[in-house]
Amino acid sequence: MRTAVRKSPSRRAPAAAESPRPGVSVWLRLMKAHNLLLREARRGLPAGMTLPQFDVMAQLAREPLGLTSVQLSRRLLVSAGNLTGIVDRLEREGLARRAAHASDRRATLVRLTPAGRRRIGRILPRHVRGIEDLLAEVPRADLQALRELLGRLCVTLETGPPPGRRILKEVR
Amino acid sequence: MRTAVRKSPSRRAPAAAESPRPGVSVWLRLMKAHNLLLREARRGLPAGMTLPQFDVMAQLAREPLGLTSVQLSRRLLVSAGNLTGIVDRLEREGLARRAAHASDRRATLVRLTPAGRRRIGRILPRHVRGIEDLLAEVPRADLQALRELLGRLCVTLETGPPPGRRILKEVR
DNA sequence: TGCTGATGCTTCAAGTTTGAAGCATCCGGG
DNA sequence: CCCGGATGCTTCAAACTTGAAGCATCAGCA
Repeated sequence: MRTAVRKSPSRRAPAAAESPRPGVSVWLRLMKAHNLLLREARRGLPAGMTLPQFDVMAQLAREPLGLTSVQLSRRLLVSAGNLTGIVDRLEREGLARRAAHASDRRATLVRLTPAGRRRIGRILPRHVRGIEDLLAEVPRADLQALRELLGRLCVTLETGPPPGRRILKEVR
Repeated sequence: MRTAVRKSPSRRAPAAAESPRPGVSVWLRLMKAHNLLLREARRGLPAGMTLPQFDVMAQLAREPLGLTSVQLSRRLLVSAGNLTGIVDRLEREGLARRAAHASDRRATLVRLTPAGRRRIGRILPRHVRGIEDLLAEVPRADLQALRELLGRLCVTLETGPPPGRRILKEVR
């Protein structure tokens, strides 16, 4: 932090100091906020349940028909190999079960067991309340703005990078 | 995700639809943005260097005197036990070294070796450029706003929870 | 001086995470 | 029908991560 460095009185001085590298700054703060939130979010979970396990169960809870590993992997943005282990543990605990996919013998449908459904039903509301409480001190306007900006950021990150790079040609 | 929904230009009305649970929504989007950024950030690193190792080296690069594990742990928001392993690996690669602390025999100062300094000197600018490129498509105003909002969010998260209680009581 | 709690670090078990490799299956031509 | 690429999943090695336990040291205090 540094004492105000007044830039030239350009058109519209933002409320806060201009950052020479806004990208890096946003990146660092995003990391930090993420870590702080993560730490608190973990706290609210009952012993023996990890955040990744909770995430998988929360997704499964809204899909009674079950989800394939690939679908889970896309929703949670983790690798497929990762899900194998997480689902293994959920299965070992009797909270989820793998079932054959009706029309694709490669695929596996992961579903919650009744016990899993009961468990997530108890945990989820408490968890949601915990998150809301955590952010209760943040002004509502800030939350709305953050929501909007982060939403746009995600869209940009999902569709933006590939132009010159990796996947797809220029959709431009 | 949805394309822009233009609301009437009433000043008070937020640009986007009100969310019944803005906290959870912010939380989910923050996670998503974080994961997307993380994925890309990893890409830019040379083979054999992981993001945590990079983070530690980047911190050490600006502290020629070295940092203790606890200092590193506070800056990077990871556990102390975690750092043991990361520094072990850096040391094994000849990029960092542990030295006795002058006045506290419990503590250890971690410093970059000359090789480490050379390496981070080459990687860091490229990495910074990569992040900026990644976010180049995001409007500058969005970045400034995000920077500011995330900064305030971090402050709230850091100072908010502890005072009254570990995990929020009903602050209402 | 000696006690006591705090602090710095390491160790450990369990879980998460990735990326690559491998296998089975699917699907769209030829 | 058969083949070659794409897809779904698992396995594996290596690394990260936490939280708890343990040890050495420090700092305040009686």
